[in-house]
Amino acid sequence: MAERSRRRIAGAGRAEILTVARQLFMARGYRAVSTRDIAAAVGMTQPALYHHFSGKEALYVAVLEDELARRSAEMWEVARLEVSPSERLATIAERIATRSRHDLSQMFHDLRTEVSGGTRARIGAGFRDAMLRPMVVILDDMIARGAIGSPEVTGLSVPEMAMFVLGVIRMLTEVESGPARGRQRSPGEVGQITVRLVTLGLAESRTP
Amino acid sequence: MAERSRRRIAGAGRAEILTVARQLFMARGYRAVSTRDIAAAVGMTQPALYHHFSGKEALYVAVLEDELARRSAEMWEVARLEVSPSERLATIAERIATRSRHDLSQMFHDLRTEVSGGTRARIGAGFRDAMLRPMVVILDDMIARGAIGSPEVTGLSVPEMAMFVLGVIRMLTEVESGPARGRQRSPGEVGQITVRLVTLGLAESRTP
DNA sequence: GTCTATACTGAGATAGAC
DNA sequence: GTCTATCTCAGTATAGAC
Repeated sequence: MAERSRRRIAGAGRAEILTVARQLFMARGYRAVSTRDIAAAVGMTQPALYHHFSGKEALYVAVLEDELARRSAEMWEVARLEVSPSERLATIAERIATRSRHDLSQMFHDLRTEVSGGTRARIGAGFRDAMLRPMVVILDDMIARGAIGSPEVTGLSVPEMAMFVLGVIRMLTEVESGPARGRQRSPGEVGQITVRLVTLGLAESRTP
Repeated sequence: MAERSRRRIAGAGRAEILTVARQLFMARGYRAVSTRDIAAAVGMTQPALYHHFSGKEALYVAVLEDELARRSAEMWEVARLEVSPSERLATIAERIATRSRHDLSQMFHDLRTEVSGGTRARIGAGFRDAMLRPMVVILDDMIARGAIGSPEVTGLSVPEMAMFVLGVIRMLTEVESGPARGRQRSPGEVGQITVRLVTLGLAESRTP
């Protein structure tokens, strides 16, 4: 079970295709990954994929739904921990940072430009359920504790706050490769800095 | 000078091609725009583009450099206004929000995945000069005034803070189309909320 | 369920006439 | 400087044998 370049991945089937396709799509984006690339990585010929999936977009949808299901499970697990909401926020940021770098940016781009309207709506709804809802639960708890302000004082709805949090995490995990030429941070650091930026922004400190 | 569907844009040349290509590339991304699309929009045939540019990527580079030059001019203009740095920050956010929605996300994605390494390095450097440097000037002023903390207390270098600011603006201008289903905000609102999020995060208020 | 062979398409690029 | 015609390639997808 050592060589897997030419030889087939043991018992390759739908699950193995999904695993391989997920890695490729998340790393390089929908357009940049061909069905031949996927087939080669799995160890089968390109037409063989069509026995398992009706086409490239259908495979992509399956990959996204699989990916969202994994993330959803992880996020709800953290959202339900018996610690303060700020600690849960730090933990969730840490977990997201542990995953490979550009996943979410890649996904948003592909949803916007590469897939059909039906797929976009379907996966958009899945994203809300999988990633936004658990984050909203945490943020609601933070609002209740006074750690952050309500929508009235901040000017953002809670789902928008959740997008803000995801944006902060994205920034922290991408700076190493982006034009700011920042240094790579450990997931733990990402968690700490995320909480700081979300609760304080760049302010000197809470009560100067 | 009314019809421009079939007929040529008056005196079309390099400049007209750049204008049209910029709109298409910024709206739909590099891969999703074909050279035929561009030629058709300008009112010439596809091979005619090759008289003005050596290829698609060369045209894209020219578009990006043109776009960065415009943004740079605008950002330096704001960075030098004789008002407080927070007001300059609000104004810059407002200006960026006025431009069309996905420009920056699109650009980052294309730089990461669609162009050669040489182009990536070249445009990355241009981006630092055009967008990060003026923002860094403003943020330095804010640090000097105590409006925000230094890199030591925030854990972010100033260029990273600049990326954070751009991320906040991006979030505010994209929520309307993203999964959070937020409402469209006026550029003025984007400016106000940006300053708030950058200086306070989601905190209730500065001195509770 | 997987293969070989191949159809079909879109896209980037070149040749050469005008 | 722009056109028509065409090349070449990559990529998705299908047909049909095993």
